[in-house]
Amino acid sequence: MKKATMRDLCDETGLSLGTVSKYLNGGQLKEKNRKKLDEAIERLNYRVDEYARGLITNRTRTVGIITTRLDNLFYSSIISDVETKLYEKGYAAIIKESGYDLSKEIKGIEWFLSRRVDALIIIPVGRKKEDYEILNEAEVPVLFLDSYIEGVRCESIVTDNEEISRHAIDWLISKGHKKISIILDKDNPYTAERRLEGYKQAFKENGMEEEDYRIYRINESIDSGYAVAKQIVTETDSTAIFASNYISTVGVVYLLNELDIRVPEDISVLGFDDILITSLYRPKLTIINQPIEKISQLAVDRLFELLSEENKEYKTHLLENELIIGKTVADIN
Amino acid sequence: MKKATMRDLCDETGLSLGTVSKYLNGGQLKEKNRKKLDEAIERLNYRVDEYARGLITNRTRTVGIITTRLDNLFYSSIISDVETKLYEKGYAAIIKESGYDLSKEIKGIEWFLSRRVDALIIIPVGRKKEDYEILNEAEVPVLFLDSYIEGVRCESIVTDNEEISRHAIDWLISKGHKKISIILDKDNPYTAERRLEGYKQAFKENGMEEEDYRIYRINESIDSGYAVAKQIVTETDSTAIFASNYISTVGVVYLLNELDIRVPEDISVLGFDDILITSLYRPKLTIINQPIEKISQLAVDRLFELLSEENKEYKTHLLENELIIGKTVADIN
DNA sequence: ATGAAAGCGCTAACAA
DNA sequence: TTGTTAGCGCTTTCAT
Repeated sequence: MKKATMRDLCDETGLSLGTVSKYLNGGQLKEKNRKKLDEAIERLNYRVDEYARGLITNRTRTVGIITTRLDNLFYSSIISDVETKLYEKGYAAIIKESGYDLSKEIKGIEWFLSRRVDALIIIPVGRKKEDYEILNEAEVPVLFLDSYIEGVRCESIVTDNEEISRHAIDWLISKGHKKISIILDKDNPYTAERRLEGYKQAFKENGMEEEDYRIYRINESIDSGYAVAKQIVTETDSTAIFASNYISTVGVVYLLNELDIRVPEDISVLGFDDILITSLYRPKLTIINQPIEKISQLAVDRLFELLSEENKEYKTHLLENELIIGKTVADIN
Repeated sequence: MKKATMRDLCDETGLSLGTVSKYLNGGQLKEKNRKKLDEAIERLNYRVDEYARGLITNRTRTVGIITTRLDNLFYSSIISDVETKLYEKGYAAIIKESGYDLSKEIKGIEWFLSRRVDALIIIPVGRKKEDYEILNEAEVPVLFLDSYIEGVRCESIVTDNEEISRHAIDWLISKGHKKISIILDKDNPYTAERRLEGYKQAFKENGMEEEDYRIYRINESIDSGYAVAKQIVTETDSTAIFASNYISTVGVVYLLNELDIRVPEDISVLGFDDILITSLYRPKLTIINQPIEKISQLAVDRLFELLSEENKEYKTHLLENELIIGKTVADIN
């Protein structure tokens, strides 16, 4: 059976389009007509066509979200939070994946813009402002999470990656570590570079040299983190590994288990973004945590502010991170 | 600046609506006009309004997906797979969460149906056919993953939960275990009951009684799994725990770590759905795995078949699971 | 409280 | 190749 339209309702009830429309949008009807209409709606299984409605009203109460991959639990936790909060405010979230692929991400943005979302939340994989020229044409507010790119027309919420990284490495050094390998994620250029910057700064502050840097880069896959960790453990004399994001932390832990490496006796380990990891792995990992709840709350709050402002003024927010001391770093002084 | 429409393009170029539309949909133009049009599109930042287009074409090349929560890695892995496969075929996936809340799930279905998705993939949380009466009105193909509900008008892809559960418990019993606690998830009624059925059957086949059942039910949260596991470990003399889904498995492992319980010396453990768990936890968990890749491939294949069939005939598919023997079950014979 | 008519931005005949 | 026209299903004046 074909989908029923408002016109079918009119035919059934003898009412006019205008009347039916008004009722559907909360208007009043004479009791008799109301009953007839309700009945017709029920019988014909009528459902408003949001495409037709959206064409006129121009508001969809919908926000588009682009994440990297659903199985990145760090991002999924944030998105899930954001989705719940939006839902409570009567907004529908639509989630799409980029798969760490910039062109797919851009297509996703276009897809959303063609479909009149009211706002856009993106966990971007691009690295320069040219990647996001499309956003200059967007009439809706755009929010970047976990990345800031100079010159892109959008709000950004990031954490102080550089400072926490500097702090953590400084602390590692104070425990006697000088041979510290850092694993960076190529697919997250912004955070990776900030974290590397902190690493370098801690080295500098402690009188260490550039020759002391031990920098490894992976792409966003657990296997890739695993492989690099293996290389570090088996082929170098590093006393500590700093896995500087969620995926690489999982990869490193995976390797530690596989090779039965004693932590922190054989090597010290510092991770990033504890989603489930310290619940599942022993000894308890020393790890840096980003404030997921704060990020998602701020994202939603700012989104609604931007939605209501006439001339939007985009800001960048910097949230603080936390170093959680576990049992995976040895004092080798 | 207001969004440009096709009419604006006409004004700019002197061409007519029909011509512009045809070009936008792959038609040919005289070189001169093509250039003018391309230029106008660029200058005005024109983008097709899919709402207006969809109103006419009635096809959106979009499939709506409703999962439970993004942070359920088992489901997220499947969805992520499905999304990638759909994307490769030129279809856009829209993902929404139910949060294990039936009414939110139904609202999600309505949302999708009002927006003309071409098909629907759902990981349902309902338990009876009355919950899904709305699907009787759906003109688009619907696919349930990980759940089968008698009488609901949809395709279903499930795995043989009962058989693998029976097999695993039978194996546990053969290792000398008689005091086996099973943790079931209330929020996943279908799989929980099938798995419980397998548990009971194994008991029966081994001459054990109903009094021997040790059944615990949780809701879909890691904390809930943790709490029940604690109860089993500290208040009962169970020799084995069967965590019968992903979330409860994580909860159990979490507890084992927290209380420093030796596995399998203190208690034997059997889990379900290994996503990351055996990578992060030691000793290697004995665990039942469902064929994620096969599920997502079958889902996409059937979806396109249903999309092309005139009179859809819904089927139910039963895939096989696998028991992966790790080191968390002791032989106590 | 209800109806008539215009039009949102686009596609799809059909004509030229 | 290009233009004209009707209409997708709805909302929104403006009348009645």
